[in-house]
Parts: sequence; structure tokens; C-alpha cells
Amino acid sequence: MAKIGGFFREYLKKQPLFKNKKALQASYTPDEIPHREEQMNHVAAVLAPALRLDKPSNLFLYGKTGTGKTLVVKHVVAQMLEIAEEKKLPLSIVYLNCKMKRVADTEYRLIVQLAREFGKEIPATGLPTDEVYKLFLNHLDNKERLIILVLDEIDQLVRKAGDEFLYNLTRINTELKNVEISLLGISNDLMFLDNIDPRVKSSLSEEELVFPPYNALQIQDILRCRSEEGFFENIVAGGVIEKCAAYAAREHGDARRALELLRVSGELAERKNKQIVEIDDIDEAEDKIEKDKVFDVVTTQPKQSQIALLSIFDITEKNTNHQPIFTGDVYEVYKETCMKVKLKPLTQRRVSDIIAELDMLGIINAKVISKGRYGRTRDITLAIPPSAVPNIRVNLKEALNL
DNA sequence: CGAGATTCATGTGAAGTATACCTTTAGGCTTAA
DNA sequence: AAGCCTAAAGGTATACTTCACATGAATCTCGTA
Repeated sequence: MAKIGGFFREYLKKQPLFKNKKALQASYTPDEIPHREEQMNHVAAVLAPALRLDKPSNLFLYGKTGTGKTLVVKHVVAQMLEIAEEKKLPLSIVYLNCKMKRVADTEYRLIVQLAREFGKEIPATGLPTDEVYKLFLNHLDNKERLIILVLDEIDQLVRKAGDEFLYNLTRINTELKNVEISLLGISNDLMFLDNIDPRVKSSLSEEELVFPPYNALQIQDILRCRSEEGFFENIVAGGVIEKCAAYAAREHGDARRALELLRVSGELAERKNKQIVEIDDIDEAEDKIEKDKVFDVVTTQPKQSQIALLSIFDITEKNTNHQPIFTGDVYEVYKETCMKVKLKPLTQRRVSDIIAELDMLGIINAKVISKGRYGRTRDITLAIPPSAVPNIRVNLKEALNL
């Protein structure tokens, strides 16, 4: 016990590295957003009519991850809400991330979630979808107001639930007297607009704006800005920021990644009782981030997917001579594992879909190939660093009581 | 030897089923006049 | 008689299963050079 107490005392004596760790987190909205003035102005210009209570055009933003889309929108929105508050305007801006599992990944759940934002509870199941719409709209229509609906990662939702809900949303305006709704869609997928119903497309993207990736220099600027806020002075060694930026620029200019890299490097350095963050910490951080990310995705997966994944791990491990792994093999092992856990195995049909989902999540690569005379299947390989596997495996086994 | 037919193991789409949960409705019970 | 509670009826979304058909290159077949 005394030892632990001593540890805490030591801990408190140490110079902290972080001044404000929040500033280094992706969710943080800084006052300054470097290299995004143009986009910010554009967004502001499009949304501005809302402050006169005119319906702004629907706006559609796209760009790769970590190009500041969400950040710009949140910033603009925050400013607008402030003004609206000041002038007591009946303006509501709702931000919804469609990627969140079990929250907004079907049309039904999206509407339920929206209704909840406006203080109307709707059961999570059991009602017809149009009934849910009616409930939601009635709840809104009792008051005159203007709504800007921000749908982040909208491509995810459309992929799962189709584009019908977009059509319904754009149509709301014609059905309500007191309420006007503008949509602001955010997508990571540049090809997204090509694959949706043209009717929806034209109304959804009255205005479009592309966020180009940052280049290495711009990322450096961003990092410097944030590290000034986040770290105390002289903590970050020379070259560290440059290297973080270089890593991130290599991956299509993802600033979020760069920031995370810097923050985790700092955390690692702190844990090692170092007074400065050095270049070596970055490599370690990169490794850790990758592992954490996978870990997160894996542990939030439903049981059946976990079993499927565990089966794939098991096969990969035994499979020393790099034989390709096929759906059939996975299914066999999967069935065995299910027996062990005393869970009813799903059909191969379903497991096939689960494998496809795991592929989408980026945990595995599953390419459909044809083996000619010997049929066709998915060629499955792991898409995560092998060093991360043992850890995850152990965790999966624990989660499944194996 | 090569063009076309065949074949396999699974992909893929559609339709059906089970489950969990919702609202409505009707009946039965309680309560208060 | 009115009010309240409960259970049944009727309905939906979602996750999964069942059924049926699609795929596509390796292999086979067979006619031809």
C-alpha cells in the first residue's frame, strides 16, 4: 500500500507535460482553424440566411477524413447559435453522427434520434416508420422555427439504409407549415454523390464544397498551434512536429491522425517519466494508436462477429505456410467455436455477411475471388498488424468466456 | 490445340421467420357517488 | 357509472434463415487442323 501511495506522491511531484490535453483531442474546437478560411467562409455564407430566418440552401461537404470538415461546421455552427441565442432567434442546429452504431444506422433510428434531440422520446422499436415521422413532425410543427440538420458521415448511413430517408427529409419542408429544415451533409466518400438517386442528389447538394487534404506544411501549422495550447513550453523536441506531420501527410493529409499521434506521443513520454517528447515516442505512439483503434472496433462488435473474427485469428495462427484462407474454413472453425461457447451458430449465409462487415471495418481484407473449377470464395487476410493480434485474441477469449 | 461446355464452392438477392417491442382495445376489477 | 389496470390483438423493425439463382475461372470435352 505504502508503495502505491508513494507512487501517487511521486506522480504529483512530476512536472506535467500537458497544459491542456483537451486541445490535442480531435473533438476540440479551437478558436483558430488554420488553412480553412476559404471553406469556413463558404459554409458561413451559405448558412447565413438562417440568421434572417430564411431557409439556407442545403449544403454538402466532402473530403477525406481529418480534413477539418466536422471542425469547420462545428465552429460555424457554434458562432451562429451564439448569435441566435443573443437575438432569441428560433433557430435550432442539430448535429448527428450517422456512424454511431445502434444510434443512427437505420432510417428509423435516425428519426428517433432526431426526435430525441428535440426532446421527444420515441420507442426504439415497434412503430411503423411513417408513424415515427408523423410523431416527429407533429412535435416540431407546434412552433415556428428553422432547423439546420447536420448529418455527419452520411455515406455510412446511406450505404446501410439506402437513400430513401434523404428524399423523405428533403420533402419535410413541403409538409410542414411552421418549420423549415436545411440539410448539411458531410461525407468522407468522394464518390458518394454519384451513387444516390438523382432526385435526392439535386436537392441535397444545392451547394457543394470540397475539402482538399492538408499538405505536410499545413499540418505542421496546425500541430504547432495546438501544441502551444496543449503542451507546456519546451516540451516538444525539435523535429517531432515535423515527423508527425510527415506521417499524417503520407496518409492523405489526415490532421486528426497527426494530432492523435502527437497527443499519444506525449502521453507515452509522460508515462515514461520523460520531460520532453522526442521523435522516438512517435513510432511507439503510432503502434499504440493502431492497436487501440482495432481494439475498440473489435470489442464493440456483437458476439457473433467476435467469434467469427476469433476463428479467423485461430486459423491464421495455425496457418504458418501462408495458405489462403477461405470462407468455408472460417465457417467450420466458427461452428466449433460456437459449440464451445454454447451459442447457436448462425448460417453460412449470415457469416458470409459478417465477414463482409469485418472487411468494411478494416479489420480483415476479404476479397471475392474465383478458384475456377473449385468454386469461388473470399480470400481472407488480416488487415491489422500481427503484433496487435495476441492481445486482442486474449481479450476476445475473455469476453467470450473461453 | 483451342473453343465452348461444365463444374464447384460460395456470393448474392429476395422472401420468409422469429423475436422484441409498440399501441390500441376490450374486459374485468376497483372506487366513489 | 367512471376510472384504472391487464391481457390480448394487431402491428412494426430488425436480425437472421431459407431458398434460389448468379458467378467466373479452372478443368473437361470434343471437333478440327
